Amino acid sequence: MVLIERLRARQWRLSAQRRVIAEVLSGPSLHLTAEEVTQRARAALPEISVATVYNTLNELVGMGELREIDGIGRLRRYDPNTVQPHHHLVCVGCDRILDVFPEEDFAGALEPSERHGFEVHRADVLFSGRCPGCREG
Amino acid sequence: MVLIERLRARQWRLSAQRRVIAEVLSGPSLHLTAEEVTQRARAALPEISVATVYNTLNELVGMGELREIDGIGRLRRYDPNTVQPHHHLVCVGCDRILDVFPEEDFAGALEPSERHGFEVHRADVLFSGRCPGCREG
DNA sequence: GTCTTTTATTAGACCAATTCTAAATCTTTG
DNA sequence: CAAAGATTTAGAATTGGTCTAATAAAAGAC
Repeated sequence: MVLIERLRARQWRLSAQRRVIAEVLSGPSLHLTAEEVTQRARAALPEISVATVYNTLNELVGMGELREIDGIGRLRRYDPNTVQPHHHLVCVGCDRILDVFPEEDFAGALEPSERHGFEVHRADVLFSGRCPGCREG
Repeated sequence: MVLIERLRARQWRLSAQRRVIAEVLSGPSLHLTAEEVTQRARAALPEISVATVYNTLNELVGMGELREIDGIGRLRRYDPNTVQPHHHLVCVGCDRILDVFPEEDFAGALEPSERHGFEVHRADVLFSGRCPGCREG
């Protein structure tokens, strides 16, 4: 289920602004910045303000319907795939971002001796390398 | 070898300011923000300016003597352990950050079918959970 | 040593991303 | 419809970080 469907299922109040933002973020593999969300939302609703975009993004994050991704470039990105656990693979050449769905549970892969008594909940992995296109040049 | 020793070994020009910053960052497991580096540096050299701190941090990063860590909280952190590859384990309760040195090479652990033709160079892993202290409360 | 050149430091202006504020506008409910 | 509540808004404010242009310090040449 894609973001906008999940929001409808939850019966979240969908104003025109929220709907447009949710539609922009409805897709299987998106990693947009707030700026990019604003631009795309404005294509459908030119009057929408950045404050609304930030308000909405933060609400969705709080609801668990959007995941904040830091550490890819310097801008925060928003990932609407909160359904399937996954990591990210970034090309150092062109900054393309792909989702990866590893078999292995990396959180569990941390040896007990390295856990320092923590109860380890999750592991977020950022893979980086060169994509096929950037390997040639 | 700790940061300041490596800089001496490289014969990097050590002004009073650079020395103080390098000393602040000399330790086995540090993950300071620019702000924290400035505060600690000012304990030894109160006149030091934030511009110098940022200049120096960026130079050290460029030299490969300091690693930028994004994605832990919202502030960039600087990690002087560029010698041993490692990942980070963060407590969601108290934000404590620990280094972990896993046996496994996570970059290699990404299945070929999930590589999308990339040449995968590295994997940065951020483990999160609750530390022994925060598990009780 | 002094002159010259290079390098480092600085205050403060600047910038970009994000949050805050307080007013205005919708929605819902009685 | 009126009142209460939620949402949106422009623009101000804040924050983390960079840039600029001037000053200071160090290194090299003689």
